[in-house]
Amino acid sequence: MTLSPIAEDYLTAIYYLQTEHERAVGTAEISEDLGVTPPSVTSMLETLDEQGFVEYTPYEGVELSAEGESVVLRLVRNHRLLETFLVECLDYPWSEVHDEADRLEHHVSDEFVSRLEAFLGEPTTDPHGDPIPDSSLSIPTEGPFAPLTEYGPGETVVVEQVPHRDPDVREYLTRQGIGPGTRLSVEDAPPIDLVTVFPASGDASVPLPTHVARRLGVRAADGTSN
Amino acid sequence: MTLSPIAEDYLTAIYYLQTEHERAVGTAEISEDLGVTPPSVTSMLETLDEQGFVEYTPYEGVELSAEGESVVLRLVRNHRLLETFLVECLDYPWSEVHDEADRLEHHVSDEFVSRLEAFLGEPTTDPHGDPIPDSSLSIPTEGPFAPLTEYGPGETVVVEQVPHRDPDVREYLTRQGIGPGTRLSVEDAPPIDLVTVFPASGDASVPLPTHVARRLGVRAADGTSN
DNA sequence: TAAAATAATTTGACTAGTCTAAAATAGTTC
DNA sequence: GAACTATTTTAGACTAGTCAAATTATTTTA
Repeated sequence: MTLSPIAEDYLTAIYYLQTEHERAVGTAEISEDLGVTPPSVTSMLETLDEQGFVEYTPYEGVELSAEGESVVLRLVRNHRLLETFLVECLDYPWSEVHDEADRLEHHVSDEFVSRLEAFLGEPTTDPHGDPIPDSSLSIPTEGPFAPLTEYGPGETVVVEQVPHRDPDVREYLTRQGIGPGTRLSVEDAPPIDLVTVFPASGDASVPLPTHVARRLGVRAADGTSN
Repeated sequence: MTLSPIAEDYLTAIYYLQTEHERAVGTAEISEDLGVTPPSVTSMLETLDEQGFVEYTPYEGVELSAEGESVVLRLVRNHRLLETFLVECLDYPWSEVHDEADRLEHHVSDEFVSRLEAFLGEPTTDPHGDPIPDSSLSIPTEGPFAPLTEYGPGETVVVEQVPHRDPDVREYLTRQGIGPGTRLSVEDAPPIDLVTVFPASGDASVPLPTHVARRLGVRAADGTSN
């Protein structure tokens, strides 16, 4: 069963929505995420269910099957290796990396990706700090880092992983100079879904809503400068 | 006007068929080349004509317009730079290079290709010896080489350019050890559409029909070994 | 518990690209 | 110039993916 890039995009959307909350994924969410109308989603979910990539129950929602998950993990692998190549070899600007990789991930063969992996020196994380699944699609166990929300005022941390699903979030963080390797002091964490941090290399504090801070993977700074 | 990969394949086929002979290209040729039925070709030619990429006259044939040619030259550029990358960086086997590049050429952005070109060091020919169009789509003037058919028995030449449209031809030449850089002595050229050559690195002479020899770009060997 | 609001699905239609089968045209032969 | 053949086009149908409009479930609210 060979899937179109469009079907692959549906599966990827389901994968990420499913990991964001733990519920089954609803039609409207997918519709929103992919910019198509709800009827289109319903109809695609039906065919994807017939083909065995998802389990879809009308009015209930949809979940990935094991096969569906393999498809997505392969795409995630392709995507992250491509991003690594774009940034490290082609010196791509951050803002354009994601779009290019999003297109290409559907069209590269396993052969291509394996060879690219070797060419890049078998990296285990992409430039966002996200882990790259290996050729058997298992994700390397992540390093010892936790969400920024685990830390309180006065603590200093180093960013390891940056969320990259939402283009607006990506752009905001980039503009504030926050990326993998950035040293951050937590300034304040008022109980209003907000955290403010001070980047070591910056000159002003940066406010972050907790839904962003929660996905920023950081480790405690070891005192020495980065 | 944004073209689908499929429409792009039609344009590419027309381009190559048009340069093989000088006539307008017929429906059946395209049908054969692309592995689709003649009615499919007719219908695609109609839409391509409406969009201004070709000039199509029913029952007569089709020719590329200036726009059509730009589209193809862009694809040729993409293809040849991708092939160079696959061979030089990813160490791809010859047999697989063409297919991968054929797929990817439709999906890489101009940005990607320009950066790849810089990364590869602005090459002017691909691994087959074919010239790579620059970013304004002009093809660099080819080096001082001529078809193998210009040479006669006893002469020694070095291969500069190898035809690559027909996979069977490609495979035959590769198996006989003939590629860019190969040193060849012309053994015989009987007037029966045949040339036999002896590769310097090989141990048996190789027969070539003239339709292949004609597209093998070679220059006279300068006496020193290659 | 019934009415209102929200969310999801069905229906029918449209586009791109493909096919088979049938009709039309062009070219060739006698 | 009529007949035959080869090629090409037309006609009609199918699939994938999309949409707008209408309908049906589900959940919330009163």
